[in-house]
Amino acid sequence: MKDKSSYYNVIETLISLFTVDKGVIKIFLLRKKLDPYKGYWMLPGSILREDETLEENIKEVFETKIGLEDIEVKQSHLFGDLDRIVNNRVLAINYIGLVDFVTVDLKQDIEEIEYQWFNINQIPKAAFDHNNIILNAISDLKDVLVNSNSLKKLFPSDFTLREIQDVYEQILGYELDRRNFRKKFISLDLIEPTGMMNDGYSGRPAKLYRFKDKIKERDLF
Amino acid sequence: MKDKSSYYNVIETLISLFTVDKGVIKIFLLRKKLDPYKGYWMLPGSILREDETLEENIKEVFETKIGLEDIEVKQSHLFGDLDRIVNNRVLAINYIGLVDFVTVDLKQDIEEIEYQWFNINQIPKAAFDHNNIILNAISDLKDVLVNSNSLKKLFPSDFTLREIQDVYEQILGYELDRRNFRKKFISLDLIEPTGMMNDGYSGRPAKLYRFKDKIKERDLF
DNA sequence: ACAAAAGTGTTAACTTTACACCCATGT
DNA sequence: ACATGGGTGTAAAGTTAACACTTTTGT
Repeated sequence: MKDKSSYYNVIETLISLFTVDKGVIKIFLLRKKLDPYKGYWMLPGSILREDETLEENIKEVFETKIGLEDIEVKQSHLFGDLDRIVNNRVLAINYIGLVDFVTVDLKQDIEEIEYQWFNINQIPKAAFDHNNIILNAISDLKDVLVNSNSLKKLFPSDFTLREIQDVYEQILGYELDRRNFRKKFISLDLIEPTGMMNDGYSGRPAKLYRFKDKIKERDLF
Repeated sequence: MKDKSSYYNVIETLISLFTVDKGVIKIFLLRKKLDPYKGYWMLPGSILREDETLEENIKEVFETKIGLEDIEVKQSHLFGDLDRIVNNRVLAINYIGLVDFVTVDLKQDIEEIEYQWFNINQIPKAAFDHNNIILNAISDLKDVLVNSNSLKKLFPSDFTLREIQDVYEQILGYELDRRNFRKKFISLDLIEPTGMMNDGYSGRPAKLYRFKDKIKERDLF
């Protein structure tokens, strides 16, 4: 047992925010403006003050660094390596959030911040241990997305069945038979046609669907 | 934004260690010897020093406060309420561990500590917010125990099929048909008979089984 | 008319459920 | 011989998997 060590630690929150844009799962990253790692990409987050709860901190990060409000998050993993931030012991608690791309388009307008949505298969070199944390979040994402209510957050309305199938193929890592997928998904009684069509793309236009108001929570796959 | 607040926080680790004794899932708790909450039960744990990793801290807790070694743990939830410890902001990171009851019987001999294994349906009044944390751990336990490798940690050898069924009935919250359960479990090809029988109980003695050496990771239920 | 993607139905294989009687042991 | 809990098989229902052609639209 060492004697002079302190029991005070610095904790930062990090947010792994995902969306789906035309069937592709993407994560929100910020461009780091200062050294160290200037120019690298990173997860949004902030240092936890001793007088605020985790939830309060997360809310503030969403408002000031992401430009969104009222996004529900799920706690993921606590990272505590001694050397994850050079010369400082900073623990990081990562949260996973989901937001639909329409909401993103409408609300997100933090002018002074350089951000980008990255395809989860094309994550750039990130600051600190954020590449590792991102991979961990993507892995946890799979457990989140099999749930019908999570899916509804990503696709509240006006999606095609193909887009949902694309998401499942990404998180499962293999292809699904279109006929079987549709039969199964429609039989869950979670969605209804909006009556609109997805025009403007090549090929036959697809029906657009929305999630029903009250859906029963359920795991697919 | 408040100004005078500090960015230094105290973090404690907590361990929710589970075992199964004759088909009953139990959790390991310590009796608190000092005020506040003197005499109440609590989860083992310790304050994290700034110069140790989470894993190092957990290892030490196992050795000094539980009397076991080399138990693999899985990180569960970080609790960050401001008032969870009176007058102090202490965050708690909870870990879930599994240990088979035979190992417990052999190794656990920390004389000076008053501990007890509690049936998870009969948790006593616990110190601080530990009742809440215990309930959270029990809920996370379900996700752990559906996995074949976790089950193997609880039952390395000399268990009856009925004991496994009991565990599943507890985590699922409903009864299973004995015939169907056996057929399914045996068909997984995870276990083999030891050749011994579970004598000394009323009724016909049950066959004893052990998990095979190399089993494929798989989720049941 | 061709390219592109949407939409659709049937059958076989597999998995899950429901269900009742006999067996081995101790008292 | 009775009480206790272990061990077993079969059929029906439900789910999943495999598989190919037609439709709608834009060019």
